[in-house]
Amino acid sequence: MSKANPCHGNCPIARVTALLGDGWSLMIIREAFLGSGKFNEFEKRLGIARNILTNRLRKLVEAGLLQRKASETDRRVVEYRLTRSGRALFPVLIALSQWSEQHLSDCSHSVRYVERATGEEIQRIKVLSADGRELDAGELAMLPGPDADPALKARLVAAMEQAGHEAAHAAS
Amino acid sequence: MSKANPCHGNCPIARVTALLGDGWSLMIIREAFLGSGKFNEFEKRLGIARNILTNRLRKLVEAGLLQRKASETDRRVVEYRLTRSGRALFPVLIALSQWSEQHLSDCSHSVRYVERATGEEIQRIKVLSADGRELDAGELAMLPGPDADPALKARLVAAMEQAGHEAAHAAS
DNA sequence: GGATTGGGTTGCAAAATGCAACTAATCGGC
DNA sequence: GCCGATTAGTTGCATTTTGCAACCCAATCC
Repeated sequence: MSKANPCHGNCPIARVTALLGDGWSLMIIREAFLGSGKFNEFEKRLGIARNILTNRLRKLVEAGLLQRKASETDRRVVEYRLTRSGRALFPVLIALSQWSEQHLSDCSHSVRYVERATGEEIQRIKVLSADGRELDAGELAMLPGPDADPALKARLVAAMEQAGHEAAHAAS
Repeated sequence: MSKANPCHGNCPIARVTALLGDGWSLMIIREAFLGSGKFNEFEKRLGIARNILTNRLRKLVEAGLLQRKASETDRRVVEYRLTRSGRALFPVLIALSQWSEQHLSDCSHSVRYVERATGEEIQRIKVLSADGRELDAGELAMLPGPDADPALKARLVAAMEQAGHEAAHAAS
């Protein structure tokens, strides 16, 4: 990916894409949620090349999503476990998964997410207003926050203006 | 990425990673949400190479996330707009964005998501049980659905068993 | 009709990825 | 304490993907 493209400043999507936007990082996080922790487990369960796995684990550790710790019982093995940051990706993974099931062929009804205690299906992930109504993209505004850099700020202002012109479009 | 690794069958995360797991696809979708539609707009706002952009737009159109249509008013320009599937990625983008803001340095307070009508901040995206309690990863079970292929089924069963052994781990 | 614009394609260099072979430390058996 | 096996890497090399710049062609503007 390029060094200096327009909005790559502190745009949150750009930043998360830089970190997780490759063919493996998200899979590794998913594996970690499924209980993998050792180098070998990731390798075998994902079928990832070992040098790439090394590289990604290091990157994820540096980013603070995984913690690297030598095992107490066997000093050959290294345990990678999700940190608080890593576990906070939980809603992202579920949202992605639900989207896949609904919109990609071959993914429908391959996994059921249920609450362990009750066995009931969880809700579909939604964007909610402060008072709990479900919002869609058209009802949302993205404003530059206090720490937005100039490029991001300009981009968001431009988007706001564009949104004004469109007003009502609904068809797909 | 490899051709045939263990769980790449119909695992939803694997499938969405295959589609959006590169440095640009998600950025393109984000741009589309921000109002971009023309080839040039994507190119300039993202700083993406034109051959790569061509490739990604085609892929996203094939996957049904974007719709490609020649403009009515100027037959040189092509409009790419989000389909229903594409717009359904909205919660995913918001979840990713919120995660970035909370867990990546330089992303904090760069964007504020507010409801257009009221100006109020939206809620944090959560995983909710059927009756509306917030769940975390430990409270969730992933069961193979009716269409899970054998590899995925085996993987999920293994994860369930592993989860049994762990029971209570909370530290990070 | 000539220059410009929009949306590409093509060729080539650079970077990322995949694969297999090799290491270094640790373990378990004896 | 030695020996083979296991774990987590590393290294070298072939293949694939990216990025960049130049080129192309139809539609549009003047």
